[in-house]
Amino acid sequence: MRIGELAQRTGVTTRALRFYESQGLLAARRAANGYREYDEEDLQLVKEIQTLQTVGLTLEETRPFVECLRSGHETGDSCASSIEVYRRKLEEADALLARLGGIRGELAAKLAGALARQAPDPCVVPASPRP
Amino acid sequence: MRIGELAQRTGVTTRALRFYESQGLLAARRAANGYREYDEEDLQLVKEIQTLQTVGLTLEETRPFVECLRSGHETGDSCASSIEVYRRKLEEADALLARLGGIRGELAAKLAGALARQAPDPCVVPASPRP
DNA sequence: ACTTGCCTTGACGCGGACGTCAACGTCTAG
DNA sequence: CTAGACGTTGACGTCCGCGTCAAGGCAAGT
Repeated sequence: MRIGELAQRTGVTTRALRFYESQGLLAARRAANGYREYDEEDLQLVKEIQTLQTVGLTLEETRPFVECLRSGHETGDSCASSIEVYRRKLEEADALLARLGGIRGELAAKLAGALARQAPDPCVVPASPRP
Repeated sequence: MRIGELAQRTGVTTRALRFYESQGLLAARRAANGYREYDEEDLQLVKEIQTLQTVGLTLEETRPFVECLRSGHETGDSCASSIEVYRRKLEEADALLARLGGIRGELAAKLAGALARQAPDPCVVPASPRP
């Protein structure tokens, strides 16, 4: 298939596919007219890249998976280097979650503080003197 | 004080301070020789920007706080627009936390799956036939 | 006079993952 | 024959928050 079809079948833009190629993640053979020609294996490759991206891997980090697939393995994560990336990303995710949790707390505290200053002590309102 | 001192006292680089000015977040008066001159108010302003950045606000999002301080309020979050930013960022943080939590789960699952395929069923190993 | 250290503006660089445009070749249908 | 859809390469733009020069002006000490 050509680049347009691959784009349509994966939901990745043609621009992205060419970019992947420029990064050495995707290799297309060329037709006589210079058009890129892809096969089903490439389709799987792009899909692999896609799913890995959705779980937060950068393009660079998908490289071990791509190479693993290229070297004949059934899944991209059959290789030690891929598994290592999983581990790293898991750690990163945990670190990020921790940081973000802290930030969320600080943010909530700041909001609460600001609201408290805006309408001071709205829960224990002293009775206003009646005339 | 001049830009170098302000930088030293806040930990923000001079380059950053000039950048803030270019973005309209910081306004310095000029000495006769063209040097920027800052006062204590500016110091507070920069500190406000700093703390807001650590809780994830972009420079653009600190603008309401800065303007709030400039308009004479004691704290940057005394104004409705600032509080609105707090709310938005809190929502964003929650959304991000949810997404990231999901991603973490998927990553963990992928890792577990890959390990399982690598050493299939290491917990319930069928007894290998002994000769 | 000279060095040192501060200050000025302006312009370009970075990372990540492409989008967008230019300027053109190719294939297919009517 | 021509229009339109699709393909090609290359270069530059985007967002964000500055970093890093470049090429000087200004002030103070020796």
